[in-house]
Amino acid sequence: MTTRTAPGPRERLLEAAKELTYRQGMGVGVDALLKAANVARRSLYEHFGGKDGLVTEVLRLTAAEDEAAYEQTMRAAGDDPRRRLLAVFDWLGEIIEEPDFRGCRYLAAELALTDPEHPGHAVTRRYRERVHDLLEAELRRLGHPRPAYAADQLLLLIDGTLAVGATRPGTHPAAAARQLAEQILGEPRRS
Amino acid sequence: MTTRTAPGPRERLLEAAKELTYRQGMGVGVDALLKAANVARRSLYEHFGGKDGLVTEVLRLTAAEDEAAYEQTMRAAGDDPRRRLLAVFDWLGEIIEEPDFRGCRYLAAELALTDPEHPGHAVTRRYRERVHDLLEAELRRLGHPRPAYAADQLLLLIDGTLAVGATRPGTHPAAAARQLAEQILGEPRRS
DNA sequence: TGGTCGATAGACCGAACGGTCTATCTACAA
DNA sequence: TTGTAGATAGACCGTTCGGTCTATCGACCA
Repeated sequence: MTTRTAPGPRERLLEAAKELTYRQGMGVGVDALLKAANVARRSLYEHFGGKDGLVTEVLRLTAAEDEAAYEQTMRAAGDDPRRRLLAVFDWLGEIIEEPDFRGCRYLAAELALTDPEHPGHAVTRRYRERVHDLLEAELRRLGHPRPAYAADQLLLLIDGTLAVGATRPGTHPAAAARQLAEQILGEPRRS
Repeated sequence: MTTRTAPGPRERLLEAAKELTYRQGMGVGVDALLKAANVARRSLYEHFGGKDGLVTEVLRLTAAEDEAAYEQTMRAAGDDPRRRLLAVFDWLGEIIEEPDFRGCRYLAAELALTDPEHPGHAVTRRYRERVHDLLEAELRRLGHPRPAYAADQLLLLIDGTLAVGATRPGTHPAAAARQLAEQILGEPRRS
């Protein structure tokens, strides 16, 4: 039986950091993280080597989760690549409406991590390319003439949606983006 | 004759803060700002009341500058609203290519200023609405059936362009956005 | 039973943070 | 010439920062 073991300090730290680095930004103090996770100071340095290691691991973790969320969203939309791609924007619309939505975590991280050598940058860059490739694969299945370029455009719409969702709540950027996405995908193929 | 007086401490501080808050983020230390501006510590608190007052004033200043840059870009593009709107994306393309481009200052500020009561938020919000209204006015002149909604979409493309420009250099988001913008504007009117 | 290892609490470190203060200097006006 | 206002340098304040360290605790295993 897969009994759920009580999460250890490492898991508690990751969970607390995931939450706090998003809500409070990358500037959260170590003390705040430790208190939120109920973890001894030493454990942080044992497991992650320092704050940078922790936030990098958080980025890695959430990137995997979000990547899976893209895949799950498309899987739930069925087989038609057109429907699958448009479903992404419906999903974004839901995310934006969540009360504690604060914009794209990865964009915020890249803007906040001043040091270009911070290992977090590599994680966010890889994440973006993975999403790009997911989109491109669908576009290819759709028979789009320029799948890579169209994926660039869809990614631009996604980033725009998340940015506007954070800065102009009340407008409905996901719906506006979805309409533009339809034009990228071209006329629906009438079988 | 309009002899250019040597800039006083206030101007030097604003200029240094404009530069450093963009390059290093809102987390720059007061000491770094003072050193860069060659200004006494006391002067900062005399003129701006504190760091928050300074960065808010910087946002106000750059918002006015950027607003003027939008207007100038459109003015230089002539009278046709379609050309004027598309010129914005050409201009964004130039901005993104600048070697020290680091993304949208206002989005970065909004993500970095955790405290929702920080006066900077009001400045960035106002700025966005001003740009929106500039776009909407052109769309109205163009005879667009839904100028406010189309302005939402253009603003989304702008934010997406700046985000992608910061996170995926090498791709050419401004050109990709421009093409989508053309579709928002509709078929060019053949006089 | 004793040993080991992971975790705990928390003192402690030097550095940097934002902000206040005194004292001095300089330019300009009365 | 003297007074005044604005700017200067920089000491100083308490707090917080990320990070290190010691000491203790408790669970599991030999």
